[in-house]
Amino acid sequence: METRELRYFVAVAEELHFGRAAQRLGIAQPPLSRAIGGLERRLGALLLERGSRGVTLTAAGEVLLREARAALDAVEAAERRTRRAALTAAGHPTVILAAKAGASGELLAKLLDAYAAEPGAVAVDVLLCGPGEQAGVLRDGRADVALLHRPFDDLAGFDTEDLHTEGQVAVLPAGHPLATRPHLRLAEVTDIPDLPLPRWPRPDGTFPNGPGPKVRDHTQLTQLIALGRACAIVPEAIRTSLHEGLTAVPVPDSPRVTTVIAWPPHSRSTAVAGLVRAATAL
Amino acid sequence: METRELRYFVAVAEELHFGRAAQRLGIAQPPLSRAIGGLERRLGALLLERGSRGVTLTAAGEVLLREARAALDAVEAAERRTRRAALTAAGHPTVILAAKAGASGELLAKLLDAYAAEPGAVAVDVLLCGPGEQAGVLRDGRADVALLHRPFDDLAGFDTEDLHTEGQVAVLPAGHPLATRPHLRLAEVTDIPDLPLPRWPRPDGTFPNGPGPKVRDHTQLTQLIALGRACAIVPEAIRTSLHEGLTAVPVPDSPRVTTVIAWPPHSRSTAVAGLVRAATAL
DNA sequence: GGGCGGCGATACCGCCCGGGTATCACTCCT
DNA sequence: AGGAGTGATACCCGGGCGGTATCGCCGCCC
Repeated sequence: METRELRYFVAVAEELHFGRAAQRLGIAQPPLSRAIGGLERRLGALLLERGSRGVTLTAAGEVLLREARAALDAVEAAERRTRRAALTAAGHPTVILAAKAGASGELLAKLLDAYAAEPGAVAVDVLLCGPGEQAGVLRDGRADVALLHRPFDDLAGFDTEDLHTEGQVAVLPAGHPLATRPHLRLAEVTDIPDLPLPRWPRPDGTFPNGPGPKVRDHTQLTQLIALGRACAIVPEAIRTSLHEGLTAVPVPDSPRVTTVIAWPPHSRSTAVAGLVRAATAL
Repeated sequence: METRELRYFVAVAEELHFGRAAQRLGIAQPPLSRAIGGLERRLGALLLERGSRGVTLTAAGEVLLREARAALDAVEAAERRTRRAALTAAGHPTVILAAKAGASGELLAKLLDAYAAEPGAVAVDVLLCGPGEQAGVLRDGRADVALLHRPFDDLAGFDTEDLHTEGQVAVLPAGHPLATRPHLRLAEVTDIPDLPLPRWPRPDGTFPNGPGPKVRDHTQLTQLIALGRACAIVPEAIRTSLHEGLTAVPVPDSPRVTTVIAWPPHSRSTAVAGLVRAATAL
């Protein structure tokens, strides 16, 4: 199988429409139909169910979509990492660290300081991501190492080291009746009728159904909370960067959050190793 | 990057010789040279150092070799798993379990029994591998789930559950002076001058340098020990299948071995989930 | 119910690119 | 100096990929 075929299939599987997929790929529809047809013939499997109203995925198609995404990420990672290795060899060593925007700010600063103090430390580019983007960024080679948060982020397929575990707090508008309580139970927070929990995007960019407002980053979130339109449960490290007008109340029975440092399992980079060493020694 | 290019590069990187690589790929040498040249041009990186006596890998080439192997495994896995998903949908559900030939025999039997007793259990094909082959078999989709042994096997990139931990024993010819000892220290076993430890193949099929005989599986190993040409340190579970003429002596200070069940991180197969459940419940 | 619009498949064509053969350029080694 | 070995280059050919035109099929709707 060629990556071209995989890219074509992923496009069709995501659009569920040959015409739109062809447009997205920048080719005409007929060669796309033929490519998918050939793929199905060689695999001996029907991947798409053609109805008169667009197409749907078969079970085999679902499997191929998942696997093809992983394979294409691996191919892209190969390309990116090779390019970066060439730059490193040419005397511009750099390591790209992915971190969630608005989270672990203090830990991140300490880590960068600690690593910079090591002998042989190289320049660290920090790549700030929206929630949930980091695993993908690490998988497809845009980053070399990442700070992730269990149990929120998907750690599957990475090597990791735990760095820090903390409880979570509810963030409420300062004037809210519950804001003066010394602590809250999880069920109390999820049930506030006028302050729904926000909805975060899934990895594919769509949002789950529900009452809460859609948010993509912590800025939107804090703004919505300050406006009295939502509340949220976040790791307590957020407290150090809490705006005015917001109050954090501990939620002892919420799941504890662990910050981990993660890297692709076959990384041989000394810079990544150095960052991991610095992180675990914090 | 197309998989064709990756396959070409891996062939050259492994053979370190354009002519032989071309032969292995079933093409002529000139198109191979051109393909690699084009790859280097597009990546903007020199991958191979051309000397008059064959070629050597640059640092970027080393990176691409590692990444390309991973990417090609992912592509192959996509192909295999899709084929198997189509068969499953067509009413032939099967799950392929990889196990090291000659190890964990008893555990494997118990696992198969326990899983078969579950409601909805499907047929399990057992794929017996040589030592070190299993991770690759799982990575490229030839197997769905595997029994591996920490710290021997490379668990990087898989989800795992620990099943069982055991000590190791030294296997000696029955008549050997040390065979009557109640236990041995690790240093004593590695230093027996007339019974060297054997050499196992690396993942790429080559052997490390050293005095011991080359072995590829446990049959060869037991035979060599029975002939008085080697000794070995193996998990104590081997005792249940020890031939006559061989003696096992505990080595308390050798590293303990954990049998784990491993599966690709994004597996959605209910059969794999069932096997893992049965295994952890043992 | 027949025309129409939307969608995917098919037919056919042209061109680029991947592969083949022949040959060159360079470097060791004798 | 000559020859063997190795990778690069020159040149040609054919298959495959992509393009346009069109068909077949199914809903829909006036």
